[in-house]
This record gives sequence, C-alpha cells and structure tokens, in this order.
Amino acid sequence: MALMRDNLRFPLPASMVRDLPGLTFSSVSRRSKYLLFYFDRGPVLIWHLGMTGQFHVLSQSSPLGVHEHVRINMENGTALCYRDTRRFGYAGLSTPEALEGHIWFNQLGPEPLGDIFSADYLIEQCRGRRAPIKSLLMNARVVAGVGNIYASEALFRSGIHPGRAAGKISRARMTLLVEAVRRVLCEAIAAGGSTISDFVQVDGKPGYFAHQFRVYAREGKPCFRCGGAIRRMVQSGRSTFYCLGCQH
DNA sequence: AAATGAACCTGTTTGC
DNA sequence: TGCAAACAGGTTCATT
Repeated sequence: MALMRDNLRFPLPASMVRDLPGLTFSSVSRRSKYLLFYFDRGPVLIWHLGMTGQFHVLSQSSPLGVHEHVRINMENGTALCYRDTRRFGYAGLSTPEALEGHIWFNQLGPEPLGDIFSADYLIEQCRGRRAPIKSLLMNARVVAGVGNIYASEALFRSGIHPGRAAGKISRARMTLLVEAVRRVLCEAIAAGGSTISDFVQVDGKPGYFAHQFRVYAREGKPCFRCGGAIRRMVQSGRSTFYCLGCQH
C-alpha cells in the first residue's frame, strides 16, 4: 500500500498502512455517500469520494496517474488506485461494531430510498423551521445523501419553490416531494448517474442522467412544462435552478 | 437553536 | 490574447 501524500481533505489515518496489508476484501457497501470496504477480519475502511474522487482497478505496473494519491496493491497483481483532482475526498477506519457510532454516521439522517424517509418524517423534521426547503433536503441530518442536483430536480418535479420555508409546506405537497426525491434518485441510478465533467461509472462510461435534467444547469432555457425561462439563484452558497412559473 | 457563509483544493469557463 | 473572477457534483466548521 502506497500513500503519495498523507492527506486528502483530512489526514489519512496513519494506521491504514499498518493495519490493512494482509487483509482480504470481503465486501463493499455504502451508507449515505460513504463507501464501506469490509475485510475478512479487522477494520472497516470508510471512504468518501468528495466531488472528484475515483477508484480504478489497474495493473500494478501502470504508471502513477495524475492526481493519484493512494494505491493499494493486491495479491493478484492488480492495484486499487484512488484518484481525486480536488482532494475533497476523505478516508477513515472503524470496526463493524463501532460503525454506527462513528463521527461520520452518528448524526446522519435516514436513507432517502429507505422506509424511514416518509412524508410524516419530513414534516416532523421541517416543523417550525424557516430555512428554505432546499437547504433542509441537503441537510444530511434530515436525509442522507441528497445532493445539489437532485434537490433542485426533486423540487421542480414536486412543484415546490426551493426558497419556500420548510415549515410552511402542506402535507399533500410534502408527500409529493418525498415521492419526487425517490423517483429522481431511482431514475438517476438507472441512467448511471449524472456526469458533468469528472464522474464515471465503474465501467468507465459517463452517467446519462444529465440528459434528463429538467432544471439543473438550464438557466435561461425554456421550462419543459410551461416554457418560461429557468432561473438560477444561490442558496447557502450553492446554485439552485428552478422555474418560477411551475414552483410555488 | 437555527441559519448562513467560509473553508478545504484544483481545473475549467466566463467576462473584462 | 491575457488575466482575474466565478464556478463546479460535498461536507464540516465558525459565525451571526
């Protein structure tokens, strides 16, 4: 295992080099946007890809890639290589038993595709809150892993204005919103994700969900539903795209 | 407590 | 053309 630097967004755990060699990968899963690498024994490796992180399985003889920061050589001659242009990714170690209580997970909201994330749940979370609904959708304590693209897209599909106070949305519309979040995520997964510039699927191909964007990155273009111009605004430092005619 | 804005870092696009 | 500013898919931390 080779570290080309000792940090990404945060310092890489020093114990990684000490504890991982000799272990056998047994499975990979995820919680929110964190990848979880399980082994036959010992620790769980937690890895967030940030915005531009990528894992590639290459030959050990392949030259060091641009922005390749970590390389894990494996017994069969391949290497698991981590590349990350912006270095917004980060990694940590835990154990299967301690995972739920880990700092990155112990305050994390439910999975958007799971049973807990419902209209009842979202109404409860938004009760009394004046922050815009889009900010709440992107708050990982409320619901895990709904990013900037999918928050905008789900709000358009449910007809809710992204700036509306979260606590002032009717039950009927919250029901639509929960369904829209689920639908957008499922459609995006089916399309292989959203490639803007860096993201690629496991097979190296781009994701095609950008072709199904209704509002994201469409500022000034006509709304597919009403023909009005799609607008952009900045909320909490992030671009939000919406249609003034269709979202209230 | 809740909400906003800055910070982390590099590359690309936009505007003067 | 050249340069600077704005912007990019995420999350956390500090400040109002």
